[in-house]
Amino acid sequence: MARAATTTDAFNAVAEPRRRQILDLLVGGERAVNDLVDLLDLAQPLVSKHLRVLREVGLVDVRDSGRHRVYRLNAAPLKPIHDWVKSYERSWEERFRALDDVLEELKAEENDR
Amino acid sequence: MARAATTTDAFNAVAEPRRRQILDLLVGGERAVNDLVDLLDLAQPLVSKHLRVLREVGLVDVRDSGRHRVYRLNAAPLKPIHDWVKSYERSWEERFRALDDVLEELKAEENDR
DNA sequence: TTGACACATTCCCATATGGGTATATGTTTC
DNA sequence: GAAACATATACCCATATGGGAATGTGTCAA
Repeated sequence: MARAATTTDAFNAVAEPRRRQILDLLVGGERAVNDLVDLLDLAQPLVSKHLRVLREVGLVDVRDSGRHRVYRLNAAPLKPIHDWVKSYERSWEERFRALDDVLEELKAEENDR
Repeated sequence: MARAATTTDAFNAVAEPRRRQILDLLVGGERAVNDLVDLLDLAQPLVSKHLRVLREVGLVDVRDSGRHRVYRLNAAPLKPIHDWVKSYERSWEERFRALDDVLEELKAEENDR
C-alpha cells in the first residue's frame, strides 16, 4: 500500500502547509476562491484542488453565490487532532521544565566559578 | 513536486496512524523495538521504518542497551501542532453550541405539538 | 567460533500526491 | 447569443510512500 490519501482524515489533510494556510485565512470569515488565490499567491487550480481535499474531510463548506463559490471554515474535524495532541501536553512541559533546570544549574555553576 | 516527505515535520510524521500508535505506547515509558512489534502486531521492518521517521522529526530518542535499542518519547515537536489546532478551539465550540441550539429548538417544537 | 537474537537497511511494487498547463462548466454582462 | 469572468476538472510528471521479503550489522551466549 502507499501513503494514506490526503482525504482520509483531518490529520492527513492538514499535513499540507498550503491547506493550513487556507484554513488560517478562513478563520477570518468566508472567502471566495479568487480571494484565496490572491491571498495565497498560488495558481487557481491548485487552490481549487486543496479546497476539494478540505471539503472531502469536512473542514470547509461551500455555498454558491452568483458566479462565485464561497468557502467557509468548519473546524469540527480538527477536534480529534486537538484531543490527541493534548494528551502529550504534560509530556513536553515536563521536558521543558527539565531543560530549564539544567540551564539553571549551568548558571549556578558559572556563578560559583 | 510530490507530497511533502513524512520526515518534513511532525504534522506529516503524525499523519500516519501507525506512528501515532507508537507514540501512544511510548507515553507509558521506554520500549525496545521488539516490545513495540509485539504490541502493534506489525512486521519488525515496518516498525523500524516508522521509528526512523519519528526519530528524524525528533519525536523519539534512541538509546542502546546491549543488543536492544530502547526508544523514548520526546513530545516537544508536537507542540506546534497543539498551538496550531488550539487556535481553532473556539471555532468548533461555537459550532457545537449552534448545533445544540438547533436541537433544543427541535425539542421545543416537539413538545408544543 | 558459531549460532541465536535484535534490529536496521535494501530492494520491489502500487499508489496518490502537488504542481503545471490546458480545458470544461457555469454565470453574468453586453 | 457572444464575450468575459469564476471555478472545477483532466491530464502529465517526478517523487516518496507503506507494505512485503530478503539481507546486512552488531551483540550476547554456549
